[in-house]
Amino acid sequence: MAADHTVRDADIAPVAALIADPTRAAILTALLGGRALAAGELARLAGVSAATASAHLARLLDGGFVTVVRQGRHRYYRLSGPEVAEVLEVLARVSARPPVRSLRQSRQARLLEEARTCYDHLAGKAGVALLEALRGSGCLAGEEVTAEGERLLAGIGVHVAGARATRRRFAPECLDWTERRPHLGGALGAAVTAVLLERGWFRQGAAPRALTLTDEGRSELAALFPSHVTAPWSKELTWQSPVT
Amino acid sequence: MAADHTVRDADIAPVAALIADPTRAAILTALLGGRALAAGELARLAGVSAATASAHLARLLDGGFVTVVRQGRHRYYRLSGPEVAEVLEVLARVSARPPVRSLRQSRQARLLEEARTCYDHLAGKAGVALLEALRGSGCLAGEEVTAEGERLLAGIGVHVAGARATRRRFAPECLDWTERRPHLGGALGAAVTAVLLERGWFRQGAAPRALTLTDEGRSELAALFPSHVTAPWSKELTWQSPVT
DNA sequence: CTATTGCTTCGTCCGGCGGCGAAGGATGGG
DNA sequence: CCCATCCTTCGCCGCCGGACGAAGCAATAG
Repeated sequence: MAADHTVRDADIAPVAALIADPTRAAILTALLGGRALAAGELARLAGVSAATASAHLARLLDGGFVTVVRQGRHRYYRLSGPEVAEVLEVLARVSARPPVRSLRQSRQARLLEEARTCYDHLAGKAGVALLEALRGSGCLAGEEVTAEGERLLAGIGVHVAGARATRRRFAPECLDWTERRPHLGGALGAAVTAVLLERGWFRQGAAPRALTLTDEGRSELAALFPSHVTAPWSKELTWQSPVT
Repeated sequence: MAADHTVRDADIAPVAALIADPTRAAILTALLGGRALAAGELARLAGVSAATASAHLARLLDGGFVTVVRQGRHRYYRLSGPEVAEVLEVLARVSARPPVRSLRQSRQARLLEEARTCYDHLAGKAGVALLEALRGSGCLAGEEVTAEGERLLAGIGVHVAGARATRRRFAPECLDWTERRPHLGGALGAAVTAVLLERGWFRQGAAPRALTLTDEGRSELAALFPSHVTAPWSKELTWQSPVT
């Protein structure tokens, strides 16, 4: 998930290396159930000697992937936190990637490409188009809202000052997964998106996180950004959702 | 994010191994910008010879991490899709894990532990408690809603038949990140959560995805599940959000 | 105290992976 | 047609890291 911040140049290689070993991967997936397991049990599950398992557990411990609790002669290991579980789950999802997607899956994927939420702000083609429209119409310069933009956003009910007052970063660009181009994130992105949903310009779609542009939203947005002809709401393209 | 399905026993090790090499990691992060880059450029960026880079790119290609486009003498590589970018971003996030969290971060983390959305259904302590309450009061048996449950859910406005009619899995358990115990996912989980929000029993919280239990929600839920004393809405505990 | 069990540490072996230079296609310019 | 450029394939070397058995600690049982 592309968060508001750009991806830091963290060394992902050593972290990935912790998971890259089949034995450690087996240990980690065994722990993914959430329960704490004894070292011996993990050795058995992974199919290695106690010595080998111990070495692996030491590395996982050092890497912060697991924590250990001593209880009598036993040492119970468990995943150190939900972030670790998340990494494993995301990894498992791409590992299990089916060679060819089912019709339904590709349909949902296309739905998500059109418009979806990224945490709490608009993403997908629509999200990217929105940011471009805001920039193109002079509403947004850098990370700041212009006087022009202040007027336009107030007109549809966005409380810009309120968004600026939060501690959250105001209007960062957020790299879009599917478009690989930025959309509007941060406090402003969330505020704008909230308005888009309140006014019924977008509706919750069929798939989780999917949004669909309503007819009303299409015409209102087209009126709001008349010069932005490449957006999903443009009339020039007699745009139709490509999802059939 | 823990999705509706349980994590398949996919071989995550070989996938992780693709990222585990520093040179490949450098190549991948360079491609994370979304642009397609030529093999030579990637070699330069990663600081290795063309031969070495070529070998790595071949492996990434074989693993489905990147795709290649030939254009004249050049071969442009790019990430094969958003899933790959997601893996890298999640990995980067745990790699950059600060040893000690800032006050604000830990506060937000605790907020998220209480109640949050997982895609479109309730998660966190509240989500786990909800599932336990449903099971404990005989509303849910296995993956099916009992007659009892049908009555209770209809009473608060959940359209159970509607949820059952979708193609989405009906009422799967979804392993909770923070609690490491299941909460209610699937179509039913989404339907119930929608009602909880509509009725104002939960409100959108400060952090993205965070939810807070309202006073009204607390009393209504306590009335709905009188026997479930360990839940966040239980009066017996004079429960207060531990977030100060 | 001694025996047993559970886990870690130590010493050692070996396979595999990453690195490079040189040679071998492929493409485009002149 | 020849050369320059870009990339891949080949062959070789060095070394890291994962495997095990044996020995060393810790803790409980009797």
